[in-house]
Amino acid sequence: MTLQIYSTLARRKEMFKPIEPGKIRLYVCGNTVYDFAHIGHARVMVAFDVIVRYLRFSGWDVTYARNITDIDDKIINRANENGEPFTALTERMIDAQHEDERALGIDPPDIEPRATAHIDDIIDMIQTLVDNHYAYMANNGDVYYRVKRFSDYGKLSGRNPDELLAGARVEVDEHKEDPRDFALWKSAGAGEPGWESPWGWGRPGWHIECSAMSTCHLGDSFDIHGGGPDLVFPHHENEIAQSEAATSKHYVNYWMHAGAVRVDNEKMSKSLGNFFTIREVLARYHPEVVRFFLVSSHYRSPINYSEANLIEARNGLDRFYSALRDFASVEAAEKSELRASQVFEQFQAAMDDDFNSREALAALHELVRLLNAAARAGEQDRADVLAAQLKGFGMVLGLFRDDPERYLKGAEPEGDMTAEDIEALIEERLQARRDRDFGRADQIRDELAARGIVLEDTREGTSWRRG
RNA sequence: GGCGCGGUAGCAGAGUGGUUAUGCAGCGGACUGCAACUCCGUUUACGCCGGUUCGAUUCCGACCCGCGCCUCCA
Repeated sequence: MTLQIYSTLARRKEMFKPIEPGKIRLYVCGNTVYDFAHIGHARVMVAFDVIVRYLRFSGWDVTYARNITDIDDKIINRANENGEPFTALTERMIDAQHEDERALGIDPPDIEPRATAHIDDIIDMIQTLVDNHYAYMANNGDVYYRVKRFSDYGKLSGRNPDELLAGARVEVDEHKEDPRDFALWKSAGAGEPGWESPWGWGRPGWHIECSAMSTCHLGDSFDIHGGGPDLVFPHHENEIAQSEAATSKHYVNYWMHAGAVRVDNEKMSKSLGNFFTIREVLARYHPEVVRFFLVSSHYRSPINYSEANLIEARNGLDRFYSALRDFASVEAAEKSELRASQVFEQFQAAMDDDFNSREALAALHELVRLLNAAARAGEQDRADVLAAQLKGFGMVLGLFRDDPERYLKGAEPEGDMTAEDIEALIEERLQARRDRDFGRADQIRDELAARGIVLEDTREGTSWRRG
């Protein structure tokens, strides 16, 4: 087994070596819950869902932690705008996120720590940093990290600390010793959300919570840390600085970052306002189409969210479900059976190569071809085996979980027609064909086609799906 | 200005120092009452210029173009 992982820190693929044999401890930066999760969040969550599924499939004992940031300035501002306690907002958004995850077939992480449940751990870590002179309290009551003191600062994002100032984009703050310093603890007014600390009433900065929660749950050193592409700097750079200064240990061995999601070839961002929430997308496309769209690219490649690309993803997924249509009752194959599959090695090699799901999908297309050929040739036993394999591999990617018939027929009703209407027309067409009245038969087929219903004639009869 | 990523056939998107990616679309054939589905076959590539090499899309260098981060953002 030669798992290769691209690490942002090394800037190349590396052979994966666990800290503890057979075990992988993974931490992924989750969402700040002040709004509904968007398609960029979906990408990160799906990417790591696939990664964790595959690692477990490969026999690793994985501990997967993904945090929830449930206290920060954006949350407080939004809650104030809404005129509600911030906890009401976060609880609602956390529920919504979980709902989105379930729809997309994302398994929950093993641990889902919340910042507000770890305030003591955060304070402890800040105190350690203060004691070590890696942090200081400014006269405005905030506690800042002393970037200058951490000589490795910049190693993840490839930045020279001295040059960070050159861009003049760093927020200048008279309270900081150095403009590069960042907040570990923010003082708060009496009426604001906060906690008691050695530095007074306040709340944690953004970066420190991940250092505290990851080391608290996974240890001072762990194997993999992941997140979205825009977290490399400053968030993850700061996490390294905080964690390694606090523990004096090497923090993380492999840093994994997903690629960006673009919308119609423009960067999707909060500031541009061109982002789509997961629930907006799910209102238009079957959840698994969205998942298939994401899995169809390598997790590190930039992807472009567009109508055309989603339709293409749907067509691609349709092919799989069409092939599985007559095998709804076949159980997914276990790993031991999958080893016998003629595409096993291609699938495994693809996924071992930095989780190349697109290449893995090519292997599954080959399986579909074999399955269709076997079904066509009437080789029922062989077809059953191939269908079971297809479902088994699909489970590793989190695909093909829906009932094929339900997937292909889509949500009812199709336009103003119910399934019964459609089936009545199909029956009428069959009778017309038996009567050799092909004019009437074709007329019915055209009528249904105009409503997006595609008919497929087989020896056993006629089935339909939305086109 | 600093750091980094990428340019593959009509589209999407993998990969490789010499041998078919894959899917969709196109074309030809089988199947069909005709189609659809499916199967078989098949046409379109590797930004530009040099270099290394027996041979480069694949390695090296320059160039052009696009993109990202450097600021809250997954």
